[in-house]
Amino acid sequence: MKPLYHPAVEDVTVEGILYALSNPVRVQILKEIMRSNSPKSCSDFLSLPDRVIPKSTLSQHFKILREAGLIRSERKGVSMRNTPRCQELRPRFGRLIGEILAAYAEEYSAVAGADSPES
Amino acid sequence: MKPLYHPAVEDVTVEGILYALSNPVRVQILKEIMRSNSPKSCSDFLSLPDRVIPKSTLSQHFKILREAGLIRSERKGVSMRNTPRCQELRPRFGRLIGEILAAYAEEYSAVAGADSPES
DNA sequence: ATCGATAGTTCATAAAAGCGGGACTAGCGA
DNA sequence: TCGCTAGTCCCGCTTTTATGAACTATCGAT
Repeated sequence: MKPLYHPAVEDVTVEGILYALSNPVRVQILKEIMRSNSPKSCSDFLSLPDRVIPKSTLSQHFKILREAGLIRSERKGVSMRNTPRCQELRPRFGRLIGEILAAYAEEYSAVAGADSPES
Repeated sequence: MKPLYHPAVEDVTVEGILYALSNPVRVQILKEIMRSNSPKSCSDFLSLPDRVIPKSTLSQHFKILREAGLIRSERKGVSMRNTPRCQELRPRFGRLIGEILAAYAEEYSAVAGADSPES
């Protein structure tokens, strides 16, 4: 089976990160993967708080996050284990990713419980 | 003549900013506009350090930066005066924009004098 | 005023990217 | 082996992007 491509940290680009995170669905996915203590599978996101996403579209979103260097995906049995790579990227990009996610959190806070049910 | 659209600060979105800055040409434009003490016209960028950009393409890039809220464009006689809006955005987005530009600066530093003829 | 030059926008078209349904592949458990 | 589940791939459709060409607006000179 075709191996999944993961760029080396030094091949990750700012451009790629910004592009990947310029889509709110991908941001929700990344945030959830980061928040969760255990790896998330793709199908955990078939329905987000606000919408349903077709499998093929979701697969594409994961590919973009993966190839931007933001997540690592490992096949595990029938499904996939997705984990964040933010830790790895920090030495190279510093606060960049954190600032982006924080900015989204701000923006969404008044809109919907997009990802903070905080109940 | 059609007036130029500039979003109010509260209508600026993280998504729009990230998207606008996920293109290296637009990043170079913004950085130069920020560095310069006087407003820059669009045609100042017809040829960047590394490539030549058609007028129509450039016009589109400016529109995207403008509508993302990153720059302000005022018609001044025959040309345009473009100035950054980062100052205005800081209360809302904090370090976001600065971090993005800093990350690009890092990345480019080994590649080319992308935008620092600083002569 | 009119002409000509310059700065940008708009239009048309072709290339590329995105979305999503459906078929396909891989691993797991009867 | 069959059936189920998780993802990927392929294809058609729509949207976006890039760019040359035509158009609009303003300035300066005559």
